Amino acid sequence: MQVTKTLDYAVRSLTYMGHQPIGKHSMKEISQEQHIPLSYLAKIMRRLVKKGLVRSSLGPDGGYTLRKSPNEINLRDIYEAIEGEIRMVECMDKDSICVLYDTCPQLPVWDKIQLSMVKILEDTTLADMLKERKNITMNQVN
Amino acid sequence: MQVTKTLDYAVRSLTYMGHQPIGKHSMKEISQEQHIPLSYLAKIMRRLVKKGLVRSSLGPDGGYTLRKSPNEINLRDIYEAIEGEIRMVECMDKDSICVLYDTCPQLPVWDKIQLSMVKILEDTTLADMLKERKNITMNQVN
DNA sequence: ATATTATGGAGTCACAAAGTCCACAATATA
DNA sequence: TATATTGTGGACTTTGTGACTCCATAATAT
Repeated sequence: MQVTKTLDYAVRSLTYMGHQPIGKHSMKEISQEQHIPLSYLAKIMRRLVKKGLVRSSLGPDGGYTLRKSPNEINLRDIYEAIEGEIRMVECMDKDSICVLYDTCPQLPVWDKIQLSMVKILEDTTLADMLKERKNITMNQVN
Repeated sequence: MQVTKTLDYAVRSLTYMGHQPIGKHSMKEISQEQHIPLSYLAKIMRRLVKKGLVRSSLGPDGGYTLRKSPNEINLRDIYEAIEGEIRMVECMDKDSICVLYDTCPQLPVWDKIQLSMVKILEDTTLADMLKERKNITMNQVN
């Protein structure tokens, strides 16, 4: 029931890129700025490319660019790109079989929690998170 | 971000006991009825005893009894007895240190999700879950 | 006295998260 | 066109922990 480091890395990378949504950002740059192991970051970025969240280009001056603007990328997209489909319990999987499924008293609870979680993730965009950061910075200044 | 089998076992055991809240239930009985490995259940019950959710008695005709009535035991109690304090991300731990903490843009999101999760867990009691089951059973009868 | 129950702790196993490494492909530019 | 720079793809290692077992011990009902 915890956010994995991998997801954290992905969110941090994308948030970082969100500061210059048009610009291109190399793995090296992201790795250094966000303190993420380069070779591990490589793996994560591949998923983000494959899922269509970022575009990549090779060669010198290559790197990554956001495919959509920060207010069009929500946390659910990122979550699912990294972790796959969201589900609180195994038995919510389509392929799973549980004899107790039909009368399971806990299922409604986990389902409720999952729904509220998905909603919050969906309602939160990269832009929101960038705003969040600015607010805090402003508070510090004042 | 998933419910562990251990937590599932704990909830199932307690729900089972909730059917006869006054009665005594041996590990063997619970294990057989709920299809939980006996030796593993032993470990789980120890935590529930230690955290004060159930009372245990030794010897023949020994077993476990709920310490409170089903409507006084909520899922948060059970969750925390098994998994410890609820926290979505490592850095929410008191002892953790993260340089980014003060300006971290994702923290508010995870915090929000965690709060809504805790609320739902707190609002859901064993009694609620027992009711849930009855409803479904009634639906099946009709 | 004996059988039955829970307790406490040590130990095993499997799997997945986290991270590394390397050979390869694309491409800008000198 | 040679070279340096960048991402790609896959294999591999490490580490931690969830899930589970086993056993010796303590309490207690009959």
